[in-house]
Amino acid sequence: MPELPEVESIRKELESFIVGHTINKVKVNYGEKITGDIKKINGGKIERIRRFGKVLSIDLNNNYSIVIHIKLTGQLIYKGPNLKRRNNISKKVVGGVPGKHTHVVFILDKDAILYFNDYRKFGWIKIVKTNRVKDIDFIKNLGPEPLDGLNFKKLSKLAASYNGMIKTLLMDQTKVAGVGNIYANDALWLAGIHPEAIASDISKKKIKDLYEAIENVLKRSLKQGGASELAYVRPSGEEGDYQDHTLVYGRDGESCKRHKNTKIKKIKVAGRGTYFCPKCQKK
DNA sequence: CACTTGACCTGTCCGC
DNA sequence: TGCGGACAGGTCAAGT
Repeated sequence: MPELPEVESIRKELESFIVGHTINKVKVNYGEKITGDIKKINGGKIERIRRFGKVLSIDLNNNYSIVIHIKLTGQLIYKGPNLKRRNNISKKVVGGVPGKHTHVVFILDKDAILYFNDYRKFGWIKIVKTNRVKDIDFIKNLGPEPLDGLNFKKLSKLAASYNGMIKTLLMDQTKVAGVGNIYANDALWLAGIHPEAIASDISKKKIKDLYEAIENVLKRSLKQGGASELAYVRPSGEEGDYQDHTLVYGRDGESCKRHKNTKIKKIKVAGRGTYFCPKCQKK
């Protein structure tokens, strides 16, 4: 769920909230998914927030970085100055802030606090030297980023050399960075490609449509602040809106937006809920 | 090597 | 109302 638009939305808010703050103290309630020496970040001043695919790197001025993958249910929630919330804090903040799923509390200067919640404990945090962030296996192995590096030619090459299903390719972070289940579903519908189509069999024309569809759905979601499907909220505690504007994701039983008389079908592809229109997405 | 499947977790929702 | 079970989806290790 937290895919490129969600993580990018978090990155942007974090940038406005915590850059310039110094980390005074770190409290760890659950540290099994933390690697590296968390003490190294004490006293560090936050200089910038970067994103690599679905991973964030909070870079400090003491040459250390806090690299975070929130996976499915991780939440980074801010409390402190500059926080202007248009809506109430989301009910998706399970257990409260802080609460029973708060694994780490970053206590910053100027009365600011950043909480890391993760009720399913899938997320991880790595403390590494800033110049080694790109050496983290997950980041090192990422494929090109849509909206920044990926283009039709590269996608075409990837597809031609992959004999599995196109949806699996899209969700493989080593092939394309940042796309997950929601946007893979929506992009394939927009391009009119069956999720189980074999990637190497798809025509160039269709791959071009797909490339454009990926950009389209990601950009639309970025404008909406991401999709709050499972546990995603922004550091302000607010939800995104894309979940109300998905093209097919989560819409099984509803009419296809292109074919009023055809209903969106739900199947499983690579163990994930997969939604498509049987009429405009043929194998 | 290339690709697929199931495990990791826990809250939520559905049906009986 | 209560309860068991299916389900949610991002990786990653294990399996084919």
